[in-house]
Amino acid sequence: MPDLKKYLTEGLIQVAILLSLAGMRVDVDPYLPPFSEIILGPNSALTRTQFHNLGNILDGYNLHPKSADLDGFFTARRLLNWVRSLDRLQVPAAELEAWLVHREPDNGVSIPAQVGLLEEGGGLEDVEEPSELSMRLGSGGEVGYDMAEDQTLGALGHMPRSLDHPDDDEPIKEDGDGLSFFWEQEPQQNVHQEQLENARTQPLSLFNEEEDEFMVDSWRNSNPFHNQMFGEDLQLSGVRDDASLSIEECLHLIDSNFPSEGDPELTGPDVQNVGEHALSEFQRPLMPPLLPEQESTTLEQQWQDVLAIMESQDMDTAETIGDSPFSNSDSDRNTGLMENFIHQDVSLYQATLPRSTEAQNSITMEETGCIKNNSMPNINLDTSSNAEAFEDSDIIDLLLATGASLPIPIDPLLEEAMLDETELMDLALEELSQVQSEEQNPMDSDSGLSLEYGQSPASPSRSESSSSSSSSSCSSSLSSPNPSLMHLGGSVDYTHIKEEDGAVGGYMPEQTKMCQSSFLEARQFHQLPWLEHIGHDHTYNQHQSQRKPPEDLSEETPKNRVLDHLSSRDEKRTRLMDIPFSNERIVNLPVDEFNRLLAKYHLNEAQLTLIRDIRRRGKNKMAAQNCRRRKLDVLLELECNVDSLRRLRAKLLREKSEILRSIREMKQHLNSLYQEVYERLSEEQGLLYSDNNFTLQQDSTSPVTSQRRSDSHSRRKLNKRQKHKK
DNA sequence: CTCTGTTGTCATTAA
DNA sequence: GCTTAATGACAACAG
Repeated sequence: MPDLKKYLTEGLIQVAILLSLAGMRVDVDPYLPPFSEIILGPNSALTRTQFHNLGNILDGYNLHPKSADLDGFFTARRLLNWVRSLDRLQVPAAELEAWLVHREPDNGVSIPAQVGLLEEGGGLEDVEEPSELSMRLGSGGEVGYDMAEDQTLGALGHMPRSLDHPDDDEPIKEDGDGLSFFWEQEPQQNVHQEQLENARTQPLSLFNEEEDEFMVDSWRNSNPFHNQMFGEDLQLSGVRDDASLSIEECLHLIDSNFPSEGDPELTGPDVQNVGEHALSEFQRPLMPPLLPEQESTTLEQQWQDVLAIMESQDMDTAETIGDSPFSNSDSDRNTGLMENFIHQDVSLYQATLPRSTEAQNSITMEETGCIKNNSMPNINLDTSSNAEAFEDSDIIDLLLATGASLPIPIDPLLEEAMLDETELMDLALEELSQVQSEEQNPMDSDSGLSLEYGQSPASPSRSESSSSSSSSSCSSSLSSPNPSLMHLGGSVDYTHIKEEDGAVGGYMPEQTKMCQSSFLEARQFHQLPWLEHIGHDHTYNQHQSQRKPPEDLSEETPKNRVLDHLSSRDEKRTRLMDIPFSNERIVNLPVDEFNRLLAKYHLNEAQLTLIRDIRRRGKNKMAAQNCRRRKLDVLLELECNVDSLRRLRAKLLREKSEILRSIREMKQHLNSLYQEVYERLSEEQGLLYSDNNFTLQQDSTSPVTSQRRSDSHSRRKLNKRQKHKK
């Protein structure tokens, strides 16, 4: 738990952990600030059992819920508010961390004493560690929490908690567990302590260490494209993006509708063998919906319809062939009945998705495109929507790599095209990074700006101003957890830097890398003429020893002339007033020394006024320079953030396309399963239809599964026929 | 001459 | 109350 300590200081994360430890389903709205809202899932309330369990946990920390509405209907918000209201909410971080660390796989598992669950209504008799249930999935205990595993196993209703209890000889009850209900119902909505971490840390590893953690977090909470395909199973709530709806909701529905104790074939050990590849990961939870979902009602009706169609030999389905996503697949153009069957299958499948037809079409289009070109992970570019999408300024902006464009709203209608953007973005970014690395040195030496992006030590303005400090740089944010955005609020201690460095600008030389990549990119593509004119004289009140040589100032460059002219006004005045010390001393001396200096000389009122004005103006000038520099830094930092977010988005879009591909493949697999089932059914019932209609696409289906299903459906069909005869 | 960017300065506020 | 930093606003200046 690398980042737990970071969040332990936040009471909310503690609440989240506690809730998850209590075995409650905790949803974190990704569109809200991290952990600012912890809500239970829809239609769920804190049951008495869970509340009691929570109370036991909280009791361990002297958090007594007894005073609260024990029998009440605890909504999440009420609970949260209640917990918030407790002064003792702040569980000692060290204690909680130790408690959690103790559950690390290497440390074995031990049930905390305070978590003896007293089941009141759920029939839970064994002492059970909810945190273990939620934290430890998989076999052997050495497997840490895996989101995919969680999804899979949770969806399958297998919660091998006892496997992680090497020291716990007590048998774990699978049934009657009031807590498992939640997992079995919507397992993907569990947010466990490690999940909470994974939700933050896991995506970081997906982004080539390029993404600042804070960036990822901020993005995660703002990007409507964010879905929970990888490493996150936080349930989306609130406003959702259409583009992500198609997948997100699809998966959500599929997973949530999968019965935990449905087909034993699907929950067999082969299915639990997780971690082979992404496809298999998604196949397991995704496959079931077509079969078991509403099996007693809708699916049966569908089967009956299919049989009815078969019996009636109504083959008039030609007009629907083209619409079927599977009609163009590698099913060798099954005709007639099979096409109708498939079409109905698809309709059934889509009917389970309460989505807008637009989004459905979106996914269907993608599927079709993928099917047409299976070798390509993404969609072809030749669709009108893609052409339209390419007019999206996003890609153009990215290719220009300005990094300064405004955040582009994601048009769900362009979702398909954005899959293509992904590659283009990556290409552009790669190109940029290459060019950047090539041009870095020339740019450094050539900048000529006292904006101090140049690193050339020969630059007279560089050391002096050391200006562009920047609180954070792109590069630094990559390697360090230093959140770049955290500095936007002005956390840069310019004063401190100034005092340390002795320079007016107050910028550390090593900080001049700020957003260099982005800045260089921007300069490279836009040339940013306005930056070329930046030639601040940040040495206004710099100490004499640190000032550049006087000959530099006396150089007859126009800029120096300007500076000389500007800075000479007060100098002339001091000379005219016979003030016996320099303006630099006036401005830069500390108050004590300054007062001492004034006391040392006997100066008249006019001289004192002038000196004080010079000091005030000089300091204000420095302040203005720092202020402007800060503004510039903020802008450049925002550039960096935009750039990072674009990379992140590209990555997620790529992942999304992969998931879509997986779904498509699974549909194909299901199609083959249906074909096989139907074939067997036909054989059993002696209904020998044309074999041309049943071309098996894959033969990976478990015969047992098919046999059982066909048996079941055969029985149903017989029953139906008997009813019809009556 | 206009426009734009840079810089200095003033006024104000907050620490 | 004084000092200082920060910042918005304005003006001067240069290209």
